Amino acid sequence: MPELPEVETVRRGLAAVMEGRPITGVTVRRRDLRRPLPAGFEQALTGRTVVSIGRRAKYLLLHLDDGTVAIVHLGMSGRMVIDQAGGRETVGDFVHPAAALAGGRHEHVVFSVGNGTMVRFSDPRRFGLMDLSTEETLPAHPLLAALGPEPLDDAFDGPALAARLAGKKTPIKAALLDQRVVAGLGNIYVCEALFSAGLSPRRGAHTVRGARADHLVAALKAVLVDAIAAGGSTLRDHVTPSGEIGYFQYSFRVYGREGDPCPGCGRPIARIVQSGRSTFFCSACQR
DNA sequence: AGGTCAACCTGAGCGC
DNA sequence: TGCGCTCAGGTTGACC
Repeated sequence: MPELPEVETVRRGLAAVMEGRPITGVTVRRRDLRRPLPAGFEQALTGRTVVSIGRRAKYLLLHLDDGTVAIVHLGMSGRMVIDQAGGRETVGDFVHPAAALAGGRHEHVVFSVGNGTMVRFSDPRRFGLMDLSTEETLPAHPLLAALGPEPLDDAFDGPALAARLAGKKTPIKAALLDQRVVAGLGNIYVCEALFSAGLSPRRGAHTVRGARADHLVAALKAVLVDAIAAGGSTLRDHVTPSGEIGYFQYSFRVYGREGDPCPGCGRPIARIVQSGRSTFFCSACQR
């Protein structure tokens, strides 16, 4: 699930239980994530206090009191599960009760923060990763250095987006998924924002400028803000007995809705594949 | 240089 | 019940 809003939701959840607390232990069950967990990862964190938890794009940043920064990416299937004194809750996503119980198999890294509270990183597909950096070297870290602007920053506006799309022949859908153009967007919110802005995902990126760029930026910000708000509301939510997933999916207007009537015109939502990813859109409403 | 695509890995859902 | 196939919220390295 993790795109920017989900990662932000996870960040807030982790901040609530980790900020100001010492990391009393780190247990690693598997080091072979997308990249191998760096040597000395456990030692670098253990005994340190978490000053704050930040986010850059889809990366979580654990700022420690000695200037160490742990970088965490959730990949496609990564979750952070907070486990406090018996009660277990998931941050940023719903988890089926059975999955939560069986989740141990994929809990690759477990942080203890005292008071019996554990933060478990669970990631079945192991596309997630963790790395170490420092406050001084963080901006130049290879994972972060090339990232584009944060879409929710005030400085990110229509002209800023248009400037980054100038000369790009690639479809706007692919351009928005490129983290160097804008950081933090994923397949769901790109589809939703393009629908909201009335822009075809196939349109050449360079043609998105002027009023179109203004509308697209407004749509992107709106969908991200709404999703973060919805994510926040699911933060403490318990899994329904039926294991029903997400609040989020009820607000999707095109994503995953192939064949459903377009909320705008009633014609069926189409699905196409662009650069290997599904794109959902309305060919009548989106030009 | 820019763009496209398979590969990384596991699980869920669907058709038969 | 089970098998086999397709697809999945991301990133990247190899290849046109």
